[in-house]
Amino acid sequence: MAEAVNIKRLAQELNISIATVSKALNDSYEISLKTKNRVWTLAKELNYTPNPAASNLRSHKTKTVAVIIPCVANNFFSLSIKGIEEIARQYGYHVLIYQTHENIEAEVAFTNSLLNGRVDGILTSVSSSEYNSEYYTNLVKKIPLVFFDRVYENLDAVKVTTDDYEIAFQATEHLIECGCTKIAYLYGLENLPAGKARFAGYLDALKTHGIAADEQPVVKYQDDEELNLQHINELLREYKPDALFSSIEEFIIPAYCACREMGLKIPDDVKILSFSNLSTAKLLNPSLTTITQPAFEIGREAAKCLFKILNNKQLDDEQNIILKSMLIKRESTGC
Amino acid sequence: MAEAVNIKRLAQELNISIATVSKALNDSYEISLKTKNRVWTLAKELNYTPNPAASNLRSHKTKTVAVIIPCVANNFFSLSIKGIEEIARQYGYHVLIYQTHENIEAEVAFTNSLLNGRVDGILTSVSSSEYNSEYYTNLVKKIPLVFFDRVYENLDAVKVTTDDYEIAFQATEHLIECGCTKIAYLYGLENLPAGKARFAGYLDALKTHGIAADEQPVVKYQDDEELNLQHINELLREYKPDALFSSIEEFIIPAYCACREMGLKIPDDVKILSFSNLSTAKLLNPSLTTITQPAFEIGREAAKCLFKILNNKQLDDEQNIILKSMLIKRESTGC
DNA sequence: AGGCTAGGCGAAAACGTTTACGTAATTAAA
DNA sequence: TTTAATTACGTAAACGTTTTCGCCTAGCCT
Repeated sequence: MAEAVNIKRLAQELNISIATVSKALNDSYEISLKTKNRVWTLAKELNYTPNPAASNLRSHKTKTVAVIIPCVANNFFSLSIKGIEEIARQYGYHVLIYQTHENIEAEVAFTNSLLNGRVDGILTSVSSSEYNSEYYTNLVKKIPLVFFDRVYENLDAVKVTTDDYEIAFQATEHLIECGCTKIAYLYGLENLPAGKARFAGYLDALKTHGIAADEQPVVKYQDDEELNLQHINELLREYKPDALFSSIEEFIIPAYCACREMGLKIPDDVKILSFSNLSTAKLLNPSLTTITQPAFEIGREAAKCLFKILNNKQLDDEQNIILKSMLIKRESTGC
Repeated sequence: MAEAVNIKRLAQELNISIATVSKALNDSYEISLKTKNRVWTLAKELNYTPNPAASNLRSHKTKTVAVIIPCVANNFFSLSIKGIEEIARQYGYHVLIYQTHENIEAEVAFTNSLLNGRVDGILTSVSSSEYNSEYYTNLVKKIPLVFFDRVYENLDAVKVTTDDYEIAFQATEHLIECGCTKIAYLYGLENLPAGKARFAGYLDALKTHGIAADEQPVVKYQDDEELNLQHINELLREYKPDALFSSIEEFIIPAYCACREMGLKIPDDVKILSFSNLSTAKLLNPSLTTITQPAFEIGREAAKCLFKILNNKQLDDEQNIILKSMLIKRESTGC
């Protein structure tokens, strides 16, 4: 605060021009090693760091990326961020976080606020409330963008996702093998490819095993804890399913609570299986069979892609990176 | 990207000077309402947003704050961030996130990288690995800083914390009332005021109830899952405590697992109580008695304080804001 | 008429970098 | 020896704002 240490100051003290200082700091080939060393040592001595605003204004590089997600207080996303941050640190980038809370207007507002050069690129996992691909069709032309997990399809952008269809298929088969025939589906992300793929995997598994898919009850996720609990209660009462397949983590608590309220034993009366990154899944009562996405890896991969793009490196052939989820069998499906 | 829309462009189209445009955009009293309206409508029409780098460079305001925390993949911190972000949005600020992973060097490196005008202020919850107050003593003179939860004391900075001592005291009393006399302590954050306060509350509660405090076993947290599990196993085997008081969430899984491995029934053989923001605490097997900090509120309060400082508003008398935690009794302490 | 005030606006400097271009000295090529 | 190329550095413009200062006009008061 007291003594502003900038490039000019360095130049004066070393009796060279500010251009030389700038080039030396950026390790330009134009500058001799001798001069570079003088600059570097003085810079270190004076604790100089370049002013990011000035540098950004001139060079149009911010060394900053934005992460736009529904909510950070969610195991999947907080793990993703952890992965993103790890890579960002390696590349020397800064990370801005924006939470949309599944609100598409907030999502658009945030994104638009980034188009004036505030960031070099964006990592996003889109809101589930709507599927408005027009906006993103235009957006991807304006700024480097990588989607992760919750993506828009058919766009000229990199996407990092998981094998939602396959793992949902596999998980449904697991329930069927455990003897379930009335498998209710707790439906989340229904507007998004991920949600649809999970549901499709579930349906196809049922069909493959000769179970009438269209007769299975479905509860759609609402942004209201009470409502979800109520719907699951009704589901259990009216359809008496022998299994609940939950496509998102948010259904776990209401599902367990509903079973408890109705006096249903898990897994004897009803089996439960859910997509989830809960670290305490194995401690639940009973422990929960989960489909666990590699959230941390997804974040890492997405970030790596973005930084490759920002550094003009060629992306290896494919624009779609698909990682594998894990089906972890525990007591709640008990078999 | 194609047509750069900046203040100059607006000025040209309206046939006024760029100074007038800038002042109009900032709603300066110097400009007539008529001109302001012309500027505002054109700005909206052309989708103009000011270049943050230029604006920052000139005005020394970034409309950005940094949050420095150990790890985002932690229920307490992710909830805090949610709170911070909510307030930041209200004030129109952007939020940078940095994860230290309890590494004091990373913490210092990140913080230093923010002192060149990248952010207007910092919200931090410090690493537990060390207590190096010299650094922060200097830091608070250089940039507006608010500590939350994990703080440095005796500094000229705002701190948002919780009633760690009182709630730990109260929780320990709860265990004693349940008949426990051999209460082992799982010690986390031992270098920080929060960790010390929790331990002190525990010790004082023991003393108050005539239990020899210095005979109670203590397991200190290690950054290694296996090691913690092993230590708790040893603890259970050698000291046969009738209760575990965990001062941090990270002990929950190893504690439950250790009990399971040793064939100990919770709460019959050993009761468990932990500081935690786990949303699934009530679903654990058995459900877990927790001390739950108001993480979301802490984030909100800390952010509010910082923005008040940044806007030169007077902080209400006190530099220390202390929020109340909740003791939520469940089956794991069964009484 | 002359002087004053205030309102509304513009000119230009400044913020701290990066970079295109110029130049002098040295070295290599012819 | 002359010419071309290379090395090492400097000059100055530019990035897009904000802000100080000054100017002009209109209206008001003596």
